[in-house]
Amino acid sequence: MRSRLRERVAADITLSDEPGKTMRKWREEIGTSQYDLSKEMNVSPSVISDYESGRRPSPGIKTVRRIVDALMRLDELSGGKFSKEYEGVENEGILDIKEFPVGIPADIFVKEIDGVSVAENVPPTNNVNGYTILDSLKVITGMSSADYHKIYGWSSQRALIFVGVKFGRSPMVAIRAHPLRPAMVVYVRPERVDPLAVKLAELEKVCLVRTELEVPKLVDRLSRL
Amino acid sequence: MRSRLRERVAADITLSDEPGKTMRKWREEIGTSQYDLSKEMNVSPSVISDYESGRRPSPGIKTVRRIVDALMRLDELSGGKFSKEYEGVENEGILDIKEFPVGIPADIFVKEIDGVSVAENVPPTNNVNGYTILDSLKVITGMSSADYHKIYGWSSQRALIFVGVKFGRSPMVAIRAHPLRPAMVVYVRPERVDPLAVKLAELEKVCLVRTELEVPKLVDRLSRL
DNA sequence: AACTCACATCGGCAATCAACGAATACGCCC
DNA sequence: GGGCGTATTCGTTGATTGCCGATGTGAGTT
Repeated sequence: MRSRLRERVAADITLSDEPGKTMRKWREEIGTSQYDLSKEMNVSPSVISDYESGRRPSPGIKTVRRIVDALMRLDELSGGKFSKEYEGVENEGILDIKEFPVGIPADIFVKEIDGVSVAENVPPTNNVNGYTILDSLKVITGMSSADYHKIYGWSSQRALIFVGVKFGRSPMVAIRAHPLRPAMVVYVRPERVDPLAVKLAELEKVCLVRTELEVPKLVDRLSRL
Repeated sequence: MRSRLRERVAADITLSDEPGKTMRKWREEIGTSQYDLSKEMNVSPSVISDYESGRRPSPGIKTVRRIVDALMRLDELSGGKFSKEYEGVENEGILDIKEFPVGIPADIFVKEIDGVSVAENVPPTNNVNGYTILDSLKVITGMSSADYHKIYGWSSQRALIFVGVKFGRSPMVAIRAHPLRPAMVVYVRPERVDPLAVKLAELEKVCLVRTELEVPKLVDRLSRL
């Protein structure tokens, strides 16, 4: 019952500067209307609107729970796009996923993988809590939008490491389309990095890094951390 | 700023059935008094007491944030036992730590590692979100109590896998002493499993499993999941 | 143009919360 | 017993939320 998604959504709303916007983000992500959500919670639709618009800026945690749980139920009803977690797990696109026991300062992370920051505007700051290594092509062709949140494992404060990158546009576009946002994006031996990718990274305030290390070497380095 | 601990504490409080008790748990874990916490938040001590005792059962998320952030600050002040995350990271005791991209049903997890449940009372149910492989001895001798939460990575809903176990008493005692609780404890090739360990597992409602697989084999199996 | 659907806005009342402070209780140590 | 630090209880006061229902708006149909 205590799915990860539930905890993540709850923390996200609770710690958000604008809980309303965050609530809306998740509602839209689940793909339901204010009306349906309100019915699931047995309240009037205006209640949802009041929260989302910010008129009610600090809901009680009881309310947050009701909302989160209603969202989970709605997801379940509509086929459980998000909550049905295990089903053989053929995540073709995910090559490796790991969390660090402790957060690692981003600049140290970059150094460790011989990385070079390519987005001037967004220097490696903050912490990195984990990483996911992805096969760019398979992710884009093979994963449904609802699967995307799986690549974030725990903590979205992580590095998404793409291998098989040509110009680095598609990965950034995909990230832009998704409500969750990684702390860092790493391209492994890209042919080149398109200026548009850099621009998108700066827009999204995501630190963009390239490295010339090969994957096995990379994994080795990372496992040392 | 957005440390993992912060998110975890926030989610824990927000989703708790008894937010007061949860708040108290974390305050005590950080090791501060109601008085000091109240001063840090610029409120009267009775406010804290009111929350913790349950008179105020559903604090607004604004309040939750203030409390969580005050706790983080207090931790920082007292040397950052919890928040100082990176410091070379010599977590001798942690052999491996990983999160699954999706939660895995506990019974499947057990089957996958040729495990045998030894606590009748607590069958493998729920999901397992990740695992941590630990060197029992080093954990017990080498880690300070404040380091313990690191072994939970993200999601406490995980399997703690102990190698080098003799009777399995100390690991269970350590778990009992800590506020976080794993979903499952696995002993790798233990000499034997003491009845007391079983009893403690049942008390804590933690699923207890033993396996005869060797560590490399185990890691291999787990990485397939 | 009339009709939906999704969402926003607003007034308003009851319920709840936020916060204080003073009184009270529970150790524990001289 | 007396003092000290800590936690609890509780009455009280604004302030805010919880919730409703009516009304508005704006995009998309038909």
